[in-house]
Amino acid sequence: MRLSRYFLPVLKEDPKEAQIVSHRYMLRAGMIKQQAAGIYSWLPLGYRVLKRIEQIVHEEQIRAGHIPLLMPTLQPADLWRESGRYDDYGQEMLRIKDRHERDMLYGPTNEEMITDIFRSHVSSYKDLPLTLYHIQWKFRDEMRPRFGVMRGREFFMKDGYNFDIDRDSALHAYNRHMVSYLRTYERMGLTAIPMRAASGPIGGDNTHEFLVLANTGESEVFYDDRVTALKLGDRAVDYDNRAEVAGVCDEFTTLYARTDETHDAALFDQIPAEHQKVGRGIEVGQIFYFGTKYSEAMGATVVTPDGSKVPVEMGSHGIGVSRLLGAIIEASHDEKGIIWPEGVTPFPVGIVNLKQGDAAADEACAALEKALLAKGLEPLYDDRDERAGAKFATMDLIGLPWRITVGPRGLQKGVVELTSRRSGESEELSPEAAVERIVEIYAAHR
RNA sequence: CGGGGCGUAGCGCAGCCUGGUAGCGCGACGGUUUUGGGUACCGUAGGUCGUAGGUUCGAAUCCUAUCGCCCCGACCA
Repeated sequence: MRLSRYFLPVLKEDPKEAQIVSHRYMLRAGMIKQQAAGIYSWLPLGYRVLKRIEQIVHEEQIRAGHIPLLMPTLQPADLWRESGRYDDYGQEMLRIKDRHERDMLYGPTNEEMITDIFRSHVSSYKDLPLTLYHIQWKFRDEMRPRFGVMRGREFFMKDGYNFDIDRDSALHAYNRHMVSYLRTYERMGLTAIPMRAASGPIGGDNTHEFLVLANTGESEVFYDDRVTALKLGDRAVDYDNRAEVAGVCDEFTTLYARTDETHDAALFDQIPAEHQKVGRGIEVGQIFYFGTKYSEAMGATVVTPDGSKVPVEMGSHGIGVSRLLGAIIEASHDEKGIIWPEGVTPFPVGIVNLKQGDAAADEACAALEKALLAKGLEPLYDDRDERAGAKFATMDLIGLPWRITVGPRGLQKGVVELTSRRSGESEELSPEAAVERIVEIYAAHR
């Protein structure tokens, strides 16, 4: 992509309404535009990152054996009357009447609808286990939206629902989700710690939240700091192997880690003092096992091998996709701007032409662009007629993890400069070698 | 929803107290200049002062209402 033809409305000054760093940088980098309190347009750069994150979530869900579908944003109220939540949900639910005065709502979540789909088509244990999920816009009419996309009213969320024949099988689904979520966050360059949580309006007693440590987080967290060193890495987990999956969950949930909602001071004090940590965290996901709460209320039953009919065992699991952009920026930035992890960056690399109009520089940049595209890596080429400083400042702000700097001076020596946004370190190498390095770097993030 | 604050040019702000018909910086646009970290200079365009009503000869400024946004709190992916 040529920057001169792209739509990247960067701001030099901080918009006053943005109080936290992720919100400021998303506005300054031209990623989002607020349309109303807690409602945003996603401008091209922000949209690219959103789609990238969505893609990673999809890949990890599918890897775990979960099946994507898509449910609508608007739902009929009747489904929610069946579960009893139409009255329970309160003002947070946006209620709408259509032209025939039918009660509708903009979905804040989809337990009712997925249960309806399930009961319409599944009636036998032979169809289980089954996990369906979708990634769709949600609306919760928060009293006080804030912090940009971290706490919007409209937000993009992955929500999944498992259906199982018995409790053991449902708990395996719970564990499977935990492992798939750990892998999802790691691919985004995040350390998200599973913490025992309170269940809230969804119900159920088995639930964990995933928290990204950041001092701007909304939750106070208490943890043994050794949990932050745990990594799933690239180990191959067999998602069908109950013992193996449960083992990974044990590994990640044995050390103390809780939010203020479930904090137990007596247990916390048993941690060696040097490992006791109190901090703040951003909630980026939550998993629930709630058994038959919805299946009983809505008549979602299956026939067992012995011919009896039982309500299906369920759980639900969510990842805040749009919120993750904010969380990643909170966890990865400096005073100049965003620093995207390779896994989610909107463009893998930026090309800065230091002297636009110089024949050798223009030609070298075009060749680099072409070579990278041929490798399936689309660079953002800053071909504007701007000074070097302005181009560098823009690249630093939008946070591409790698930058290739091309100028007449270097080209005379046959080299370009490859710079890491994170470390700031540069190395001079031939254009061909620079392309190879970028290819190698991203091979690890595919 | 309780408490606090703010709406003046695309963005950041001044002007309001003490009414007299709107200004600064950045940005945009046109030049000249410069060219390895937001260069400098000249010029141009751009505003029903959130909206409605009131007071007044006259309202960005005073009064009333209303809408919107932000921050703190209680609630949430």
